[in-house]
Amino acid sequence: MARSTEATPERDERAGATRASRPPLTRERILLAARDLADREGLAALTMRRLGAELGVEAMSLYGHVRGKDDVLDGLVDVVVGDWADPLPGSDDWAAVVRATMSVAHEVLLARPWACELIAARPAVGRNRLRFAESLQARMLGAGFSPQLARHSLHIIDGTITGFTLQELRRATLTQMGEEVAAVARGERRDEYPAITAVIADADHDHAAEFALMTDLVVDGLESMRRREATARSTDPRRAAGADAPISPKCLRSAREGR
Amino acid sequence: MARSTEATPERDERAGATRASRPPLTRERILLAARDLADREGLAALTMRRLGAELGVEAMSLYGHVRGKDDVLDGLVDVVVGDWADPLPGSDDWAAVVRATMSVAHEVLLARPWACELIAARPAVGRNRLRFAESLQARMLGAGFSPQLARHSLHIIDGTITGFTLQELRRATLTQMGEEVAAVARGERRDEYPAITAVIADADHDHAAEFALMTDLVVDGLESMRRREATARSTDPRRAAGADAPISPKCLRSAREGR
DNA sequence: ACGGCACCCTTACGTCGTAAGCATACAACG
DNA sequence: CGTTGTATGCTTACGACGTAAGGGTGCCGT
Repeated sequence: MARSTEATPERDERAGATRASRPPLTRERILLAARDLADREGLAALTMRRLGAELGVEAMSLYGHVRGKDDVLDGLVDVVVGDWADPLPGSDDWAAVVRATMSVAHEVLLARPWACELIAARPAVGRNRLRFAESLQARMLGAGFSPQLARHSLHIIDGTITGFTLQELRRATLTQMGEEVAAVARGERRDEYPAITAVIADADHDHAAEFALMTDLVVDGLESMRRREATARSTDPRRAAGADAPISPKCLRSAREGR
Repeated sequence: MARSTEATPERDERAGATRASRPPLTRERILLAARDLADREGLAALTMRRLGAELGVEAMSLYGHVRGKDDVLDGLVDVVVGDWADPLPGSDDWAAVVRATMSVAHEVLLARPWACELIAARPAVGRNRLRFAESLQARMLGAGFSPQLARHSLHIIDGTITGFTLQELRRATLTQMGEEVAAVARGERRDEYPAITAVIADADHDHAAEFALMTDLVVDGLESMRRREATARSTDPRRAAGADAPISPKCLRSAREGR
């Protein structure tokens, strides 16, 4: 083929100019491009080919720096988690740290609706997630939480952040709903769904207040658990050292209360 | 073509025997088959072709009863939600209903890991979800919750169920983790992640107790909000009729406390 | 007996993730 | 300066996906 001569200008705009002008492909550059692409066009548009195009590169070229699409997605999760790892780096007030973390994470996830879905779908744990967990656990242990309660708390906080935001986003994205649901939302089904209709009646639903309520619920609840633990330790010195039953007895009777 | 004569035996094993022996295709039959397929082989295996094969039918035959794959997925969400709509149908004890709902939903979602992911990805609201909301809201209004607080509570309960379960499942599916994360889990990084290492140390993590703790946290928190609302109404009769500020003032100051 | 009509099937298109192999440009060395 | 090794990115190709368009077959009311 006469490619080697004829291809010279083509090379200039691809490999040649590329090699010279374009920064080399990197895992990090790929992940950031993926994040921007998802921001702009949603998770569905995040395709290996599309992602390559975004970087001025063919799809298969990505595979030198990334194990596959799953790897990109996992990396993306950790990039997002990095946005709320360790806020208030100086403080050792665990409650303030929890409030700040929940608030920041909530905002980050609202700003990137695709991230919630991604976190739900991929169980990835990256370095930023470790940082996040370590930061929170350190404050809680320092504040006198038992290791068990600290662990429970982390899981509760984690689940609360993604779960609540997810549910909020789900309601926001609910533009294309069935006719029946739309009718209920318009309040035309008072006979069939009286409670929902009554609750929906007042138009101005305050999202921020709702999230604040959830935050209070979590922080206050954890604080009361921590106090209960502390008093139990001081009144029953046998348990002060051991770690056998640090959870309030109330928790043991609640689940499966009826069905 | 000689197909019309040669196809007769083929017809017997397909359309013929089919038409006679097989119940006709239905939206509901499709959704149940989809649920079973997802149960058996996961969400990734849920393909229109595969789903058709499961019903002894070609992929395109499904499109007469279902708008497309999205429609199947949305329907699937509502099928799952139907499994926890309105437990304790007789009771009017809102707290018991909330506890039962959370418990049942938690079990249902743990049994169908794909459902969590699906609910996270699709904002569908079907009839079963309406039933679920109506049932909960009715009890709460009956118990004296203001419409606003009832609404907030529903969202909190909803987010808690999926969020907590999601997070629990995520940890369970974390078999394929990076080498660094595995090392941390084995406790070989005490210097870098001391708090995590300390917290992970005791091996028997009680999932049931943790969920019970979360349930208590939600129910007790909502109960205290309800009480605060009630006393506020009785001490300040101007607000007894109106519904302007039914939320505890505490919620208004909490969010964005630090960053 | 027959016409209409639900059903369901066949074929086809564009897109996806990615395996395998090739071409090119740069770096180190004689 | 010429040679060669190596890393990097490109080309081609395959199978699977969702689904649009159109064709055939059996059942039911008349």
